[in-house]
Amino acid sequence: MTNLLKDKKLSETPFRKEVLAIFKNYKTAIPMAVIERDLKDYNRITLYRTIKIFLEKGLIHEISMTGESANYALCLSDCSATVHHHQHVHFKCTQCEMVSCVEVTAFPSLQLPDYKIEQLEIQASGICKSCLQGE
Amino acid sequence: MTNLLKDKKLSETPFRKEVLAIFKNYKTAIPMAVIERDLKDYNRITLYRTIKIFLEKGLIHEISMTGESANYALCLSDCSATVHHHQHVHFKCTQCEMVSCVEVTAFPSLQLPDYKIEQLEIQASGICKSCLQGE
DNA sequence: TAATATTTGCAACAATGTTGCAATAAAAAT
DNA sequence: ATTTTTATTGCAACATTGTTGCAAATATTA
Ligand SMILES: [Mn+2]
Ligand SMILES: [Mn+2]
Ligand SMILES: [Zn+2]
Ligand SMILES: [Zn+2]
Repeated sequence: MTNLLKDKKLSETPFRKEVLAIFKNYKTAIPMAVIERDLKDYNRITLYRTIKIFLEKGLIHEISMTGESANYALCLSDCSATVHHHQHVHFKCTQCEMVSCVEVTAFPSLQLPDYKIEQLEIQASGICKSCLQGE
Repeated sequence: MTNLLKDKKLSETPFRKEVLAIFKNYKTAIPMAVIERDLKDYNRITLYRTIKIFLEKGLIHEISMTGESANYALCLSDCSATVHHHQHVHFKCTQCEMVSCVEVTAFPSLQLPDYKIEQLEIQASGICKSCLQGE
């Protein structure tokens, strides 16, 4: 298990460690509200700053889906604020509302005449694994 | 030219007509800030309510791209708040910052084991037509 | 034109996000 | 292990964004 904070040259503070631990607790992406709720010692301003710096360092990435408030998830590959090396799809379950990062073997590609595409983001919605299993 | 407001059973008020005219002026998607700036007679609250009801009636759709504030664009097909029949990609130019709806002949498809996909949204970023033409 | 239904804009509020700054804590240097 | 230096935290205060009740104004229907 690597030390994500040290790797990204961030000071190891109790607050940051706690936020990181919360991310690791979830297999899904989470919104601010969940972090807020899970933090033992919550401070609104510090949380904003923590999220911001985690984004800048490419420790987490933001997931914005139409009509939703932003969700956040750990980056699994080695990312920076601007360049993310993910090859995964963001999935929103319309039943349980969960947002998750789903790895795909063949990531779709797309060509547009007149446009030079540098990055593709794919957001799917539908029914997730556990909701399908009648849970 | 059809009457979008009457079609959607919305009262034809000067405010709504003006907002609609602004949308028609642009070939791209636009954020609230642009509408705000272009309106001769701007009222924050009424604008929020107008956008909300246009969304509900499927007159416009919202485009949320990672890190951006929401953009809005007219629906060209016949849409409702929940069901949009677009088969287009959302493109954000990293140079001129424009967000636009781009029609594609072959819309990519995707299968995920364990997930039932009901809708796919694709957001591309890169360099747009006019920026490519060295403008 | 009158009656009814809807929209508008004000006021007041709620939620979300930002900044300066002094106290505090972490990292680096001795 | 202390000290020095650097970075983070949390408060207060503010800025931006979005919402709601309600009376006046406007649009639609009769
Ligand atoms: Mn992801
Ligand atoms: Mn579109
Ligand atoms: Zn689900
Ligand atoms: Zn461009």
